Amino acid sequence: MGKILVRRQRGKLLAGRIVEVEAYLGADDPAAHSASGQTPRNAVLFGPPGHSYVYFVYGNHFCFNVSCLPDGEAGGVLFRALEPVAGIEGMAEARGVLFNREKGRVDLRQLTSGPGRLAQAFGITRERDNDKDLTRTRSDLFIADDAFRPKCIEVTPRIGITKAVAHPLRYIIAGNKFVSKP
DNA sequence: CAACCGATCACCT
DNA sequence: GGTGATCGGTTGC
Repeated sequence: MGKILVRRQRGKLLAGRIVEVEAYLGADDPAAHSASGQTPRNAVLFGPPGHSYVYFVYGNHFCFNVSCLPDGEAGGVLFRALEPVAGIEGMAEARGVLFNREKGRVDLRQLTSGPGRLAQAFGITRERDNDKDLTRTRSDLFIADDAFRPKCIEVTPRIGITKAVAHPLRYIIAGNKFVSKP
């Protein structure tokens, strides 16, 4: 939380601060993709930590996760919202330039607030980005640290799931405008 | 090989 | 605040 997701593409830089995530555990978490054992789809979750796990949902969207826990132990964190930091223009283009109707300019909240949105804004697909080492800062997709530290983190139940609904595993930077919902 | 079911979003009211 | 679009991965026959 508070670190920066960075994408390098076509000589440009996209960057967004991580302001909302959800934790997904291993075999004990029925809402996690790893719950029913390892498959080709979810294999990254069982591998070493710090690797990207990208999957396709609802026939429309990609979701972006980072594997956690030691090699052999399943676990991951879903990125649910970013605060745009750099490359706004590139994100808007990838998202189809979403204007705020009243103000007549790009609505920043429409760029990266929501897991499907942030994946689209950063051009993240499973084919291109699954299983990348996100600690490699020479990569075209990685996580950076600019020493920003959130003052207060709030915890809530996870969104959009039907199993293990009650677990408090969604984390948001308190008061941040770019979280998908309070 | 067919059926089922989403870790969602956009658009409408 | 409600709802339709849309399709890959998994499971079960």
